Amino acid sequence: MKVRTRFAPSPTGMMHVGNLRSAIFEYLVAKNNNGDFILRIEDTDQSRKVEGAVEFIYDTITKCGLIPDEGPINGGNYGPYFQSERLYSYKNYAEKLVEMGKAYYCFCDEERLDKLRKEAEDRKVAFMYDGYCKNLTKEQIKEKLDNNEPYVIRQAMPKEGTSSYIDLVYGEIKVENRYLEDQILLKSDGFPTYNFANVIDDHLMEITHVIRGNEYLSSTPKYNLLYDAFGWERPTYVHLPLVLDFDGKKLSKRNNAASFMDLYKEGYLPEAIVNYLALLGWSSEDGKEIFSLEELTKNFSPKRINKAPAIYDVKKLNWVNSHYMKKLSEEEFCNLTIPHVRKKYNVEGKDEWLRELVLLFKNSLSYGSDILNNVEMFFSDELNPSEECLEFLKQEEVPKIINTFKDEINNIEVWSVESISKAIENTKNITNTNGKLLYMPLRIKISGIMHGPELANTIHLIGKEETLKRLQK
RNA sequence: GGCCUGUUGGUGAAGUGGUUAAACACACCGCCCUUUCACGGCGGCAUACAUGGGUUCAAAUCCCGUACAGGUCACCA
Repeated sequence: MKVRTRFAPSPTGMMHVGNLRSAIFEYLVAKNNNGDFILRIEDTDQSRKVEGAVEFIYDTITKCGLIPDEGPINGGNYGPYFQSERLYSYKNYAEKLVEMGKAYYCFCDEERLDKLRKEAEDRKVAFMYDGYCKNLTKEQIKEKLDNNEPYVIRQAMPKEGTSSYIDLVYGEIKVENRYLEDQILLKSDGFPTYNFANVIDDHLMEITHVIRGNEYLSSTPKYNLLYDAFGWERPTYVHLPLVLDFDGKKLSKRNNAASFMDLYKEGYLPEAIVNYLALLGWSSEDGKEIFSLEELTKNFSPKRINKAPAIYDVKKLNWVNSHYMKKLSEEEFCNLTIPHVRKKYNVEGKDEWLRELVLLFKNSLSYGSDILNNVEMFFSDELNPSEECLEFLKQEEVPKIINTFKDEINNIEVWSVESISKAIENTKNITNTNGKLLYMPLRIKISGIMHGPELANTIHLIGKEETLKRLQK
């Protein structure tokens, strides 16, 4: 049987890295087995629907290389891929379940349920529907139905025994049936609940591996009971450990730093994000950490997924991303960084200069907008040298070095990196200094920092006039 | 609160009863390279197997308890 996995987000807007990671693992399991990766939109809650969210989701996973074999945008043989367009089938299946005695009509209204909930709260126990309507007679049901009384359909859970299943990551999970609630399958508006639609769709779409966050670990037996009732084969389950933020809290959509699009806009590379995310909860056998999507596909195995939750650490992301940044062509690098500079500074008509500027940092940036953390000295002469810098300038040779260099700069006729290098060389010979003692004072006076880009290039970009001005100060 | 799951250094992790008196990577620090800086190379750091009991000749690895953390208990998905 062909392996098929699906990414089934609800169209509510943002997509944080936790969602993305699920999609990555789903994609990897499918492709590792030469299978298909499907995108399905879970939009049964019409009130939460967000305009444009589907395009947004598609755009995100596509940027990451997770091209769905089937989905709402590109179609497929198992459509429609919007749950809201599959309504006809859910109701039929729910009614079939009622006929089989595995589900029942429930007419309880909000008032009664609230009362039960309150009682449960007072007794400090978990609220569970009491199965009141399960005992309705056929006549009572017919009468209520004929009266058009609103109803839901609930799953009839067994009250005794234990349900268990094998999860590829967590092993055997056992839950006693008495803890399973008679959950609602079909809502009174005729829409299915997520839990129900999920099972029906996964079956109809012939999904073989259900890969999702481990928040479903304990409710999976309910899903299995549904598969069993219909006589369908259960899928293989792969529950993923959660991704937490640095405080150990669950990633939320509020956490902007953890949103894929925000990272993308900051100039992180999709392939680097994918690479990093794959490493969150999974490791390769040989300890390798840099993987293209193809290599990941080849090496991936759900058996090597970790059980413990992983913390999303932007520092490691930065490292992975910088790795990919170094492999960029000059053209790509410029495209990634220059827009950030343009956005912050007025650099109208200085295209060549800009190019030279950003390329100075070709091998030292973590992400695109990281360029802004490095170029301030080229736009402002308000340098704030650190204590360490000022200390360095106190050495007795410093005034002479600076004055000599100032003269050398003054004498330059053709302003180029070469002529500036020559000026440094001359200063070295005249003052009889070299190394740090020669470079640092110049660097500090001109850029205000001790760790920066190549000095001659820096001076070239800053310009003769400005350089002299800074040396004067 | 019930149920489910987890707990190896700051972070990601290797490890599934015995050359692991615990790899590797990020971060951090130092050295080398670079006449400077960065890149790169090398090295170091780190009270790391939550805790208490067992089982065993032998436990991070198996079992039980405890603690802590997360998840879940909707006509949300």
